[in-house]
Amino acid sequence: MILQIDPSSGLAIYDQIVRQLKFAVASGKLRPGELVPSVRELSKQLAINPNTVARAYRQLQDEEVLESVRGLGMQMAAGSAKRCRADRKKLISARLKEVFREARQSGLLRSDISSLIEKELKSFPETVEADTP
Amino acid sequence: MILQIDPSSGLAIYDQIVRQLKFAVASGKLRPGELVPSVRELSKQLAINPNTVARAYRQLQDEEVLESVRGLGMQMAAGSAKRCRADRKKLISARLKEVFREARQSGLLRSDISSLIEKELKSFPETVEADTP
Amino acid sequence: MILQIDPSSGLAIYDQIVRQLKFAVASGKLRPGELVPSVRELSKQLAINPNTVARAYRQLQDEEVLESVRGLGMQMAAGSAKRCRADRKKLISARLKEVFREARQSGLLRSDISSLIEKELKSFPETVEADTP
Amino acid sequence: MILQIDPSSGLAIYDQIVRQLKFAVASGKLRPGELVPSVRELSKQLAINPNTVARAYRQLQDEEVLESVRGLGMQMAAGSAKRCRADRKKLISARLKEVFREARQSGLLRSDISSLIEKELKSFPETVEADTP
DNA sequence: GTGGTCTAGACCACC
DNA sequence: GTGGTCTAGACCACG
Repeated sequence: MILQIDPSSGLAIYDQIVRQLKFAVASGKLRPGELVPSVRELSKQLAINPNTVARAYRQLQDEEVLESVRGLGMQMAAGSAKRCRADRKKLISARLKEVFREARQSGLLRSDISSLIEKELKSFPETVEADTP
Repeated sequence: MILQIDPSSGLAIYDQIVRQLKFAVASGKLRPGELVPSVRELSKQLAINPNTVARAYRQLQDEEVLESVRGLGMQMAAGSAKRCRADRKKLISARLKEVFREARQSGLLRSDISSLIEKELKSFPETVEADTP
Repeated sequence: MILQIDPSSGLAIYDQIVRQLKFAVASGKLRPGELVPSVRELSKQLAINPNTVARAYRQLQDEEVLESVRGLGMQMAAGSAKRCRADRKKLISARLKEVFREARQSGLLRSDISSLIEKELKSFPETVEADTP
Repeated sequence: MILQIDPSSGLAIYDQIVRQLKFAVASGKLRPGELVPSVRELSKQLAINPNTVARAYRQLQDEEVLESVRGLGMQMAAGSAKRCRADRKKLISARLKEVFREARQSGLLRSDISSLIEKELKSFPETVEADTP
């Protein structure tokens, strides 16, 4: 359970935590029922303020991805994997749509965008190499 | 010189002005040496705060797309067209890279990403038709 | 726009703000499109921390009751009145259900509860006397 | 002496123990002078933390519902039955008052409240049947 | 130990 | 001026 936080990525830190936890459960790295690191623990790991972690956890709770167990901690909710698997495509689609809107607004043609995509896509590995050793 | 501002688009208003002016010069609608409306004039046209226009102009000045001409106003800088054309591809490439990184991080396969791209790309017009009313 | 906060009511302060704003728009005291007091302003009025107000506003935004207007403030969202009118009965129903569950768990008969209700209900005015002078 | 604990009911576990013991003595299932299970014993039965049981017992001791008997354990205090019977109505009354206050504050008419009450009240059994398995 | 709430004060982008 | 984010540290209830 190691999260990668990039404070200069433009995305809020709490949002990066939210996304990565959703992705983790969507891809099976985290299983429903599994406890996530405590607020204090994770904040120490990431060297950020506990409030920031708490905010991310609260949002995940609102979205029924996490549920708190009194005195124990927070665990992945029952149906969270399925829900997050559906979500992640939506999240990525939304980001793509933004980029395309931006591209169009700046006057690029569809052929320009396509060639940019092709170039960027090549530099990525074919398959995902998760933490499944 | 009519700009389309959408205050509820999520993008900052000043940023929309910046983009559209850059696009205009990149695509030849505005030519180097041509005067842009005054801050006061444009803010009245768009019904927005003059500070917002001023900020957009200031940023364009910093990027040497606009230059002020004493007593006259602001005009598109020489060479701005070429520079803007180069810039926009760099910007979009960077954005794409971010999205792909996130997609991969979320456990999507390259084939998943490709199909998302295809879907989103379809919903965009083949050519750019900026301000068709 | 005066809210009544009771720090010793058991309910979190941010939650009291959320409820009262929902109720205000539901009962017509606050109209869609109307600006609510700024975070700083309200926090000063209520003598509480701005973060606490911000948290309430953020939750209302998540529930699409409030929407933020860049640089201006927060305003009641378009359909908020209708949505909140539906909500308030749900909120009260939920509270009633809790009380009844508690009553039953402590061994009261339905007749006991009914007589308690009758007693409490009597001490309340027949109609609501809002701020419509 | 079997208590029903629901850890996901929102109510604190220690509070559920307190309520159910009070109810038991109020309704005559437990008699003054009768011994309750030891902390260790009950915590094992309910598969919960001994601290939680201890806390419940401590609170009941503070309210003079339980009393410790040196070398024997804890027993229901003399007079506890009468006191608990009186208490529970007071508690429920106070809760009702809160809910009514909030309902009125939300702009509901007395008739609205009455109909909500009627609806919720119907879904409750006529008599109390605590532990029907 | 856990999460939940609140306070205090900082910095940022935007209008 | 506005909201948004983050940090720091406090107190509480619960297990």
